[in-house]
Amino acid sequence: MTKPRGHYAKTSSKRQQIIEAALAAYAEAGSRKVSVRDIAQRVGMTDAGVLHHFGGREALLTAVLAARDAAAEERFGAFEARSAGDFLQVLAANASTPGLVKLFVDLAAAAAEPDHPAHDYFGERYDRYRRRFAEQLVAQASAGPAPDGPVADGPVPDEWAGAVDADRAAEAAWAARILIAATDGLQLQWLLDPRIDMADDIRRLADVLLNAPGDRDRPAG
Amino acid sequence: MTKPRGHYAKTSSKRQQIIEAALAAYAEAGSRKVSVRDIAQRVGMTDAGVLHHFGGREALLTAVLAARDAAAEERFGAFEARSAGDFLQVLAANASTPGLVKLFVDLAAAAAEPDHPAHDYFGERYDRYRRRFAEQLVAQASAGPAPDGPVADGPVPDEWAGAVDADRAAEAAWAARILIAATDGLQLQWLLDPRIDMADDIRRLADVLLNAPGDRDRPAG
DNA sequence: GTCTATACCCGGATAGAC
DNA sequence: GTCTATCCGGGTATAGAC
Repeated sequence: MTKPRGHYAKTSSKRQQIIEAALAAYAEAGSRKVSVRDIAQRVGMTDAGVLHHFGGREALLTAVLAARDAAAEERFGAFEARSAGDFLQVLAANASTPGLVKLFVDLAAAAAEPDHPAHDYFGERYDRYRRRFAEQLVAQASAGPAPDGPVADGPVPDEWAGAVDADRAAEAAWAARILIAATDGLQLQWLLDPRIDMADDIRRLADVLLNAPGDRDRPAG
Repeated sequence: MTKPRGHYAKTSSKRQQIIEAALAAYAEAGSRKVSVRDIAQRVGMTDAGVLHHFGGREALLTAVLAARDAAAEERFGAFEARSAGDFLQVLAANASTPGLVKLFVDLAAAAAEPDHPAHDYFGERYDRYRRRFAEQLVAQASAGPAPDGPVADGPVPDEWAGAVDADRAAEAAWAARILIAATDGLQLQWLLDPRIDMADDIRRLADVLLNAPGDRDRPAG
């Protein structure tokens, strides 16, 4: 036990260093391929050395993404405390670096494999985001009643509350899925055509989702 | 000139054969990796032989995707003639084969590179889809006036028609981007959680987009 | 515990034989 | 037009130096 805590600190800092190098590499690469060797060079190591800290390429990239999420968490406070505006800011920040956007899309596609190292991480990430969005949407919907339509809203008799809440929860879950999906999907279009204003498009969508229930005049089928 | 037309026919049929093999490979692979060798084996060739017909792996995959689009075009008629229902059927069909969904997402991510062989193809594909969706949305919006809200709709004085049309066109363009984005993005979530009912989610979104203008109560900023 | 060196395998590309 | 052979680059596993 020469350095009971020191060794951990050093490992951690090295990991951090590598992650930052990877971020830089992706940012610079624009949209070209990034190999582990590239990242290793940036920190003056060999590829094997880098891999040693993460166990594999995919695990490294997963860590990069997690770091990105963590950074956003820190910059904008806990997710729960964030407003829609904060979310849009995060989106705008992400959108400013094509390389990182591509990293995300790439990883997400790869993570579809059940045994991919990032599979669980992505699954949880989506779960978390969906849940939090849904909560926020429910909260905002409660604050301002829906503008019109046959769906009951605002104060309701107590015996309805449960059903309405369940309805709203399902509604919010759907809206959360759509909002996240549109955000991810729009990145694809943006990568191919940077003239698209992602933040504005998503903001408009959020407006619509808050004000218009998706199944108010839904046919039976 | 021993066989002026024969050689082309044979090449073309070989290409078709390879494309079908690739589709089958991706369908079977579920979400595992598919190499050119895998595809080559299915048609009793070596990888070099296969590559010879397409010039590279990415070009081959692009051809596969194009074939998929062409098949949908044939099954459901020209895009212009399709109803929203047809579109949902295509979506449902796509969603039934994870491997092909993954192929699409993978390729789309890779095609972000400006010099990727599929870059132009994807750019045009999105352009085409956005334009056609927007046209359909405008047509449907004209058929049934929007339910409410300060935005003018239905018959308008002639001198307004141009502005309203332009407004509607921009609106439709936005809706088209969103609809396509949500469809693409939802695939990512579906790959990680197949319980998601993509067709239903998108149908609901289409309902909302048709009925609710995105900027009816839009703040100035 | 951290990193280098090395060797291995796989996948894609390319050249040249048939 | 297709195959064989070969090359190269990238990711991974292992051994051992520090």
